[in-house]
Parts: sequence; structure tokens; C-alpha cells
Amino acid sequence: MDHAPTTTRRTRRSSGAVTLHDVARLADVAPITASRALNTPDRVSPEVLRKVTDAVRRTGYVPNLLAGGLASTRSRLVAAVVPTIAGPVFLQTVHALTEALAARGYQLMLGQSGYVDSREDALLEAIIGRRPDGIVLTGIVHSAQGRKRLLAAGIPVVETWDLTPTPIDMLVGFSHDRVGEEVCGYLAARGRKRLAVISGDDDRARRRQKSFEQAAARLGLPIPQVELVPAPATHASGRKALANLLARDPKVDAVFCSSDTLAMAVMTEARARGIAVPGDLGVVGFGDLEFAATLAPALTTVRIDGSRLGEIAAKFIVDRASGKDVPQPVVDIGFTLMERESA
Amino acid sequence: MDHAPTTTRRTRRSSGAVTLHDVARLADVAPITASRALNTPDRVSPEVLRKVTDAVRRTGYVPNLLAGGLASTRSRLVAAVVPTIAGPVFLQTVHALTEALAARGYQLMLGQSGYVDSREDALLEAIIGRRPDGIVLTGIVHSAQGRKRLLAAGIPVVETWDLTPTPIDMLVGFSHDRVGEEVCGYLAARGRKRLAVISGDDDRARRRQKSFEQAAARLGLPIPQVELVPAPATHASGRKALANLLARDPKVDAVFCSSDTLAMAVMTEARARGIAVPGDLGVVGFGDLEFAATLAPALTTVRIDGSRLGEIAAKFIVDRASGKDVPQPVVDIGFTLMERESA
DNA sequence: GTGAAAGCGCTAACAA
DNA sequence: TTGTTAGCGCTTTCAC
Repeated sequence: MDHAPTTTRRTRRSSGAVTLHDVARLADVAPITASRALNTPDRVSPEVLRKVTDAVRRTGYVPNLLAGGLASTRSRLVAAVVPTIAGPVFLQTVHALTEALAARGYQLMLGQSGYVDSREDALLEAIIGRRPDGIVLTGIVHSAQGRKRLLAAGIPVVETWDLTPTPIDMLVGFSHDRVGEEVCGYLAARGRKRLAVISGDDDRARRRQKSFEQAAARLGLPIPQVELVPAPATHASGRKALANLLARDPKVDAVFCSSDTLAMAVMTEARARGIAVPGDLGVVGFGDLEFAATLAPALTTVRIDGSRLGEIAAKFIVDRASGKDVPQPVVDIGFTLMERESA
Repeated sequence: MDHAPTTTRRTRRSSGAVTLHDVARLADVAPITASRALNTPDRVSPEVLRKVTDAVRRTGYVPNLLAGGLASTRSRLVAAVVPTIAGPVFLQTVHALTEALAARGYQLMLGQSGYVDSREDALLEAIIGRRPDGIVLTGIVHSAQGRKRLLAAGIPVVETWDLTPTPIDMLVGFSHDRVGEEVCGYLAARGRKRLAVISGDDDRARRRQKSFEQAAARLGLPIPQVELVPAPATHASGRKALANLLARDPKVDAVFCSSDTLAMAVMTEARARGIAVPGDLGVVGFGDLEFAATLAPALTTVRIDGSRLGEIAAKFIVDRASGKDVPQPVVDIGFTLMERESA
């Protein structure tokens, strides 16, 4: 038994799984033909297609996408980066993104940047290392250095939830400036005079706040009170914020909150204090979260179509990866002020 | 310029990125040595380590994890499957999982199974195709066939958010039966008599409901009213559910809700009807979501340590992938009844 | 401690 | 339409 070993050379432990080779052998075709039968079935004879399909079924073959990605430089993987998945804000977007990608044979890899930049480098490295076909930045401001790295790696980037004047690459978002402006105008039109803003301390929320203030100035209203809460905004911090606000100006008659969570907290605090909403205090939220419409009073808020946003982002990346060009890679999906009862 | 091309044979468009080869050449070592310098730095001379580190920095090299995964059959990728990311329930778990994995050099791939089983096959195929080092099932009941496929593919599986008697592989969860029991006992001890359950129509919630009912029977209380809402549970469906409940039995004096979202909706509806909480109606939630503690009245609810759960799941998979064995791969993380004001 | 060779499982390029 | 060949970029195995 020591002589004439059929295979002498070094042997690697293979993963043991069924490979395309096995399928091809069973179907009695070359591996590349089996590959074509699976990836471009219309470029293969019906006979071959049948044999390969059959072999796949009999073996339970599942293509190794690592190998495929390496060979084709198309990983069919998309990275999404959010500050944290634990906040409810980007959920709808991530949900839609995952679905839209899955429908096209892509998978989503999730990255959390946190609210500090310290780990950005490690995160980028982890992402680039997977050679994704695209990356979706949601509610993120990457450092200039980070952007450069992404670009250098040749990875298509979709920025979302914002309309920056200088997009890195592709973009689908809306104008935070216009949100602030429109909400302020709405409140003013309803006769509110002493306005206030309770805002999460993140870049976009701050921009809504600033444009809200500017609009107030243009309308000749007093300078709005501003109360900042640390990101991520919580129900607790929202209650506290209203308390602080009232301590500074008990006569505030409307608050624009940077999220529905905050708005809900403000309504809770107002009720606890016997302040009537919308009678004494108008409240406007942001996000139109699931509960907004059925709160009592129903929350007036700003609706962002996160689903549509996610779908467009997915389409952008898949198109780009397929070699199609994306002629208009900047989309403003707008927003809708949902007029309900709270303001 | 037409003659003597330095490389004549077929040329593939390489990705163009810096490879380990480039780094090795610059550091004047063999590729495998560069690989060792990066992966097992203590098995390499300080001199080599320095040269390689230097070359990496100068070139901006980022290892191709697709290639690494293919060669080593360790993808450093973990798949997490949830019914939907859009519900707030599993957020903390997914958050913790992502973080814990990132800290160990792993990435998370997100899959959504939806609330119907139709797409399960496609999802499993997509997951298995990536050859992940593990898969975390969160709030999911996979079909027997699905389980078999996973097992056949040799992928370590961690089931979470439950304590099944027959785990596929590893498991970290808690007993839904005991939750129902404990909540019922708590309510009874506080003198509540006419109990009710508002429950999302998913497997786990139903189990909490059943054990709640059984406990009520043991305590000699009337059979609790049950109101089912379709998954995913919403604020709107919660309000409706209380309305239905009261139509059937206006004297209900306590409700156990299968999620904090539902509990919040119940409190909203109660307030709209002038029913005092906890005076007329006790309300208990489930999940201890962020807002629960600061609602007014503060919500009595059941707390699950999603962070710990995620961390343990991550550790299980990474240990398994590292060849360590996981001696006790079944962990009951328990739960805590957070006694607050609403009941 | 370092290196040469081989190969992980797939697909791009070329040829018939 | 089908097949041959040569890699994609890395790590395993074996040898020094």
C-alpha cells in the first residue's frame, strides 16, 4: 500500500462542498459551460441547460460567490454604513436597500460608523477589503481622507439622506435646508410666534435648525430658542429638552423636533405639565415614523420616503456594476410635510 | 511600438488594486512572508515585520478578503437573518452583533426573511454562497429543510431569542414560557383579575401568550381575553386591539402586550378613552425599548439584554471558526421584569 | 524564520 | 454554442 499512490503531491483540504467541476462532470460538459448555463442561460443550448440544471438539483450545488467574485471582480456585495442601526431613523432605508439588492442577487454588508470618527479607518479597511460593488453612505459624513480612499479603491459610492453640493460620486437625498424653511413657514402661517427647535446634535439636524432660524428671521419672528440634545436622540433627552426650553422661555408656542422620537417625548413632557398640544404648544417632528400618524394628537411631521431612497440607491449601484452608466446620478427625492393634529 | 510586447499572452483586466505581491516586492521578501507578517506577525523577524509594515503603509495596501477567504476557507463573514430590520425589536441585537464582530475582524451580512417563508430558499442560497463562518438566526423559525441545508453546508448556526428544546447547533436565548408565566404572576400579585393579552401573531409572542393563559388558569383567574394583531405589530394595530378588547370585555383590568410598541399604543388608546393607567388598566410591555422608562406613566415591561445576546453569539461563532470548541453552546440569558408605573 | 509550488473555485479571454 | 487555458489574490503544504 506504500507504492504508486494515485495522487502524491501536496493535498489541500478542500472545503468539501460541491463545486462547479462536480456539476460539470455530472452534466458531461466543461466547467465553463456549466458556468454559462447558470449565469447566462440564454447563451447555451436547451439541451445543455437541462443537463446542468439537473446536475445542480441532484447535487445541491450552491455557487461559491467568493470564488466568483475573485475571478470576475464583481463581488455582488454592497456595503451600507450608518451611524448606528439601533436608532429608528435609517431603518426603512436599510430595509428597502436590503430587499432591493436581494432581488437583484446582491447582498448587503452592514457597517456602523458610530457617532465618532475614531473607528472610521478600520471600518473603511474592512469594507474595501471585501471589494464591494458599491457602498451606500447613510447619514454619514465621511472625512475627506475617507472619501479619497474609497475613490482610490474604485468603489462606487452613493451618499444618501442629503443633498451635498459636491457629491463624491452618486447621491440620492433631499434638502435639509428646505425642510427647515418649510416647517418654519408652516408654523408661522398657523399663527405661531415664539418658535423653538429641539435638535439632535448631528450635522443634518443642525442644518435644518439653521435654515429654520433663517426663515424665522426673514418672517420677522423672534429668534427661535434652540435646545441641543446629544446624538443619538432619546425619549429621555427629549423630555429634558422641553423642560430646559420652558425654563428659558415659558411662552414658547411651537417646537420643531429633529426626530419623531424627540417629538413624542416633547408631547409626553407637555402632557405631564398640563400643556395642551396643539393648543398651547405646536409640535412638529421629523421622519414620520410608524407611530406618528396614530399618536394622540396625531403628529405633524416631515416624511422622507426611505423605501424609495433605498431602491434608487440599489439601482444606481447595480447599474453601475453592470456597466450601464448612470446618467443622472443625483436625485432629490424631496420630502412631504404631513399635516396632522399636533401643530 | 508594435513589436516585442513585454507580455503577449491573454491578459485579464486585473482589478488594478495593490496586491500582496506588490507589497512583497517593495519589502523585498516573498509574498508568503508578507502574508505572514500581516497575519501572524510574531512568526516573523522584526526586520521583516518592519519592512512589510512600511511597504503596506506606502502603498495603501488593503488585503483582498475575497481571495483570502477563498484560499483559507475562512470568509470572516457572518450572516444575520431577521424577519425585518424595520421593526425595532432586534435592533439592539443586530447592533451589538455588528460591533462585536467588527472588533474581531469579522463583518456582518444582513438578510431579511420576511414574515412569510416563500423567499427562504433564495435567502439561504445567497447566504450559503458567501461561505460565511457562521449564521445568526434572530427571531426566525427556519423550516426543517432550511435547517438541514445549513447543516449540510457545514455552517455554524446560532439561534437566538429563544430556547428551543432541540437547537440546530448553538443557541443563546431565553424562555418565552417563563416570561408569560412571570408577567401573569406579577399582575395577579398586584390584584389584577381580568387579564388580557394583546399579541403579535408570531411564534414567540404566541408562546408567551399561551404560558400567560396557563398561569392564569393555575391561579384560578378567568381565562384571559386574547387579541391578536398581524406581524409586524404597529402602533395603529395596538390601538385597534385595545378597542376590540374593550368591546368584548369593558372591565379588563390588565393587558400584557407582546411588544413595547403595542403597549405604548394601548396607553395612547386608553388615554383617548379616559381610562386611567395604571388605575383602571395595568399595562405591561415587552422589550424595554428606549422610550419605555420615560413614558408617562413609565412602562412596566420585560427587558431582554440584546447587547449581551449579540456579543455571546458573536463570540460563539468566532470561537468556532478559530477551531476552539464551544463547550457549552447553549446559553439562557434570562430576562428582567422592569417594574415601573404602568402596572 | 523564510520560501517555492500548488491550488482554493470560479470566470475572462481567446480559439474553434 | 462549446471548450481550452490562464489566471483572480491569497494561503496551505512541504522543504530548507
